[in-house]
This record gives sequence, C-alpha cells and structure tokens, in this order.
Amino acid sequence: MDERFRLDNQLCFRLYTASRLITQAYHPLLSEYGLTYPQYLVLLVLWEKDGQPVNDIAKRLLLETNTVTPLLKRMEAEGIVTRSKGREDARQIIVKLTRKGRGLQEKLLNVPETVARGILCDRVTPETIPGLYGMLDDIIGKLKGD
Amino acid sequence: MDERFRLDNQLCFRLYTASRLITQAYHPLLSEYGLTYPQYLVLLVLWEKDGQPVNDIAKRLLLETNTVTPLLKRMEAEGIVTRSKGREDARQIIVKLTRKGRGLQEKLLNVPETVARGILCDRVTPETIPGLYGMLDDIIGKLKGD
DNA sequence: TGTGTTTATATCGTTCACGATGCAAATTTA
DNA sequence: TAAATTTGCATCGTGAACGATATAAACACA
Repeated sequence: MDERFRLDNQLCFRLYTASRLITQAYHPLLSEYGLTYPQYLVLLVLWEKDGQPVNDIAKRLLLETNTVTPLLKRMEAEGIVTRSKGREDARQIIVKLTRKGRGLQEKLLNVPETVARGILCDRVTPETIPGLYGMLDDIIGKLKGD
Repeated sequence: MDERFRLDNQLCFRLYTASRLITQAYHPLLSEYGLTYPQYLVLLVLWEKDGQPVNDIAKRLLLETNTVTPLLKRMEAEGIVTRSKGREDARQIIVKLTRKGRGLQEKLLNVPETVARGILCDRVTPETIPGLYGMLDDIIGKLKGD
C-alpha cells in the first residue's frame, strides 16, 4: 500500500469530515427555525450589512451565484429576506432582511457558543484556535487565488 | 453588531470553505478520469482493503449508506467497482475493485502530492501540518461521538 | 450611435449529503 | 420454533455545490 494514498494522511479528508460533522452539529439548532447551515451563513452576512446584491453575498461566502440564487429564493419563500431589483443598476438583485429575518438573530444568540462548546477539547482550546484559524486562512487564501 | 456572529469568528465557516476549495483543487485532476472527490475517497478505502461491504466503507468515511449506495452504483456503472451479495451474510453487498479500478491507482499517483503542494504556505508546512491534523482529529473525534 | 464586451443574475443537469422511511435477512428472545 | 428486534442496504425527497450555458443590463470604444 502506497503511503501517500493512505486515507489517514489526507488533509482534505479531515477538513471534509470536520466540516460535515460541524454542519451536523448546527442542524438541530437551526432546523428548529427552518434554517439550513448555508442559509445561516447568509444571515450572518446580512446581519453584518443588510441590503446587499447577490454578488456581494456570494463573494463573501466564496460561493457562486448559481449556488446562492436558489438558496436566496428559498429564504424569500420562507419570508426571511426580500429580493428586489437594484435602483442604480437594474442587473442587480438587492437582498434585504425582513422583520422575521432580523428577528432570527436574537433567537439564535446562543448558537455560536453552543457549537463552540461542542468542539473544544484537548488540542482545540481558546489558546490553540487562533493558530488553527491562521492555518485555515492560509489555505483558503492560497486556494481562492485572487 | 454582535461579535459572536461575525463570519470571521466562525471556525465552521473556515472549515467549510477550506474543504470546498480543496475539493475544487482535486477536481481537474480527478475529472480527467471521470472521478468525483467522494468517489476518489472510496477508491482510497478500497485500495487499502479490497472487497469491503457497503457498511464498512461508509463507516470509514463517516458517511451514511444512503450517501454511499448511489455513489457506488455510479462507480459500478463506470466499471470501477463490482457489487455482489455477501456469501455468509446475504444482507451485505461486497464492493470489489475491477481491473480498471485498481489501474486508476497508478494513474493518480501524483494527485496527493500535487494537491499537497498547492496547499503549503507560510503557516502550513511539513512542521505545522501534524498539529493541524491533531486538532482536526480532536474535533472529528469529539463530534462523531461514539 | 452602434456594436462588441463585460457584468449580474439565473437556468439546467449531475452529484453529493442526509433525514425519514422501507424491506428483507439475521439475530435474539420468549 | 414463532415472534420481536436488530442490522444492512436501499428508496425517496430536499437542499446544497458547481460546471456549463443563457439573458439582459451596463459599459467601452470605434
């Protein structure tokens, strides 16, 4: 068996698995309010700055518009956001939070901490997390390539 | 703006993004042989040990059988694996590599290194990667909870 | 002004993920 | 051994991801 093909040597498999498992950890907390994890990410973006065009949201999340557009339509159908043509640029669709979308923020106040608590362990502590962030940011920066 | 909701403070978002970007880095290398990234993971598992039941493959990848079953069927349709009823336990489906499936290994020999090279940077080096592995393994171990 | 190009978003098709559920073989237990 | 339970795999439905492509508005420039 070639050592380089060992599953346990693959950084990618660890990232892929950790990402999936953390998303699963969010699931019960979010589904209570009819949200998925990517929809929660959109909310994070809009809570930071309301009324953004689709493209800005997609860029912030490093996703393509063909992923974000259907996602936003589902959120519109749920009454969480509105989508309206841009005033100065008619190509843009401006996404705004509804009252319901803004209101979700206080209902989800405990979510970040709850998930964070579920992750902390021997080698992942408030002291080591910045280092982990740094490495992941390096990888992301290298791969997004722009 | 509540600090705990800042996108940049979310570990999950970094893992999710890093995972997606690395998968994208694999894409051109794998699609040349008609493979997807999850299918490549299945190959890694079978190259380590051929002739495993669906359940063992799913457990190794921490996926559910309802994800792995259709994936294996597509790989069977591509002539990469065979699926046959288990001898001693008729509920099991034993997955075996075909000659083509085994042959893919030498064609993909350079893949792990190519992807690894694309990731190495300031804070991600042969010296720091073991620490990164350890933290991710801790997170995975904590979340898979068994 | 007209024509070509870029930009913003959307549509389509395929492949994951995964919760919920179904089914048949194996196992346990009464 | 019959009945209940567990196990292994599959089906179904929904929601991402994303490559390829389409469409219309904005822009550049001849």
